[in-house]
Amino acid sequence: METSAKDHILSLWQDTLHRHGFRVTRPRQQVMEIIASSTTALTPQEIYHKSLEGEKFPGIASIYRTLEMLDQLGLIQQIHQPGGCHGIWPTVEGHNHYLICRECGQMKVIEGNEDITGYIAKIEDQTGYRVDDHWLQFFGTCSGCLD
Amino acid sequence: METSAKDHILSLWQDTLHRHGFRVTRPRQQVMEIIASSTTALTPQEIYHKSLEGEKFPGIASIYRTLEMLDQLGLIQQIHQPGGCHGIWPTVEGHNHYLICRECGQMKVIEGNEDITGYIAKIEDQTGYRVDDHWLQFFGTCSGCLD
DNA sequence: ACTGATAATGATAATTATTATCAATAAGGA
DNA sequence: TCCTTATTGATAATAATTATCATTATCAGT
Repeated sequence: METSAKDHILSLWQDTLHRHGFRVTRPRQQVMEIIASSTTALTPQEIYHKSLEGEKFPGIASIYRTLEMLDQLGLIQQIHQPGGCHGIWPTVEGHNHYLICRECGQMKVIEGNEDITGYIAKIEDQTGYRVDDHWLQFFGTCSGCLD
Repeated sequence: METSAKDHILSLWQDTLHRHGFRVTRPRQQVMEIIASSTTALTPQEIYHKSLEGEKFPGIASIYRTLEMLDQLGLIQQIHQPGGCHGIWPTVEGHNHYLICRECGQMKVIEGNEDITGYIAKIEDQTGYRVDDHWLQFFGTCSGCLD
């Protein structure tokens, strides 16, 4: 019996909720299921519309409340793209870079182990800033959309 | 008589408007002046509130209309930050990276001449994507806010 | 400089997205 | 199973953005 990456995230999230005294309710489970299943970063509205496909679905307010909770727990983060700003994506361990297909929105997480510390040191030197974080995102076309 | 960087941008923008058959009106001039003068990326609302400081100011609708026009002409772009998504910033020639102070929002444009083509090639290899653009932003504290 | 065609504006209504309110419901420990 | 209360759904309120339309002002052509 294999456990998928999605199931792993969901049980991890469920544990985190319990551990922090949050109840695991159906609306919350539905929202988490949609986020964990998606290959693209979804907006709150997109999550809401996807939830309508089920027979029983959360109210729009519960969507926002769940997202706020997940965000406070650090389980999700926002992804910014040229076309829109509120894409929700699960937080992944460590520092990561993102690769996004312009056609279909499919996202890939790249372990951000590439060394740009030299670049950062140069920037700090030139500007007097102290740099403590960075975002690196790549945009292009995924193999599926290339055909 | 020295011409500042701001004046240079403004006259360039004005020329571009005329060249495309757009009229250079007072509301548009006011919006462009505010954007070109700012050291931080401003939201439409922030631009509107700054404009209220003058004695004669544009309606909120003209703010949005002007921003849409400037965007279509490629003269401005949106800057994304953890705290907010609709910061407006003048487009600068070439590919650039951005450095943003978390404290005061002050932005610096860094000429994006750093070589990450090797990284991109590796990503294309690993994922099958074709990468055609990237965003690289740094966050930290500027020298003024470090004190 | 004056005039006329019309692009652009201001005021505001309409739309959309997000947040707040509160009585009813359901999660989960005892 | 019961009880406490966190959470929900329905909806009102707020905020941000876009659309509408009569009036105004830009600027090309005299």
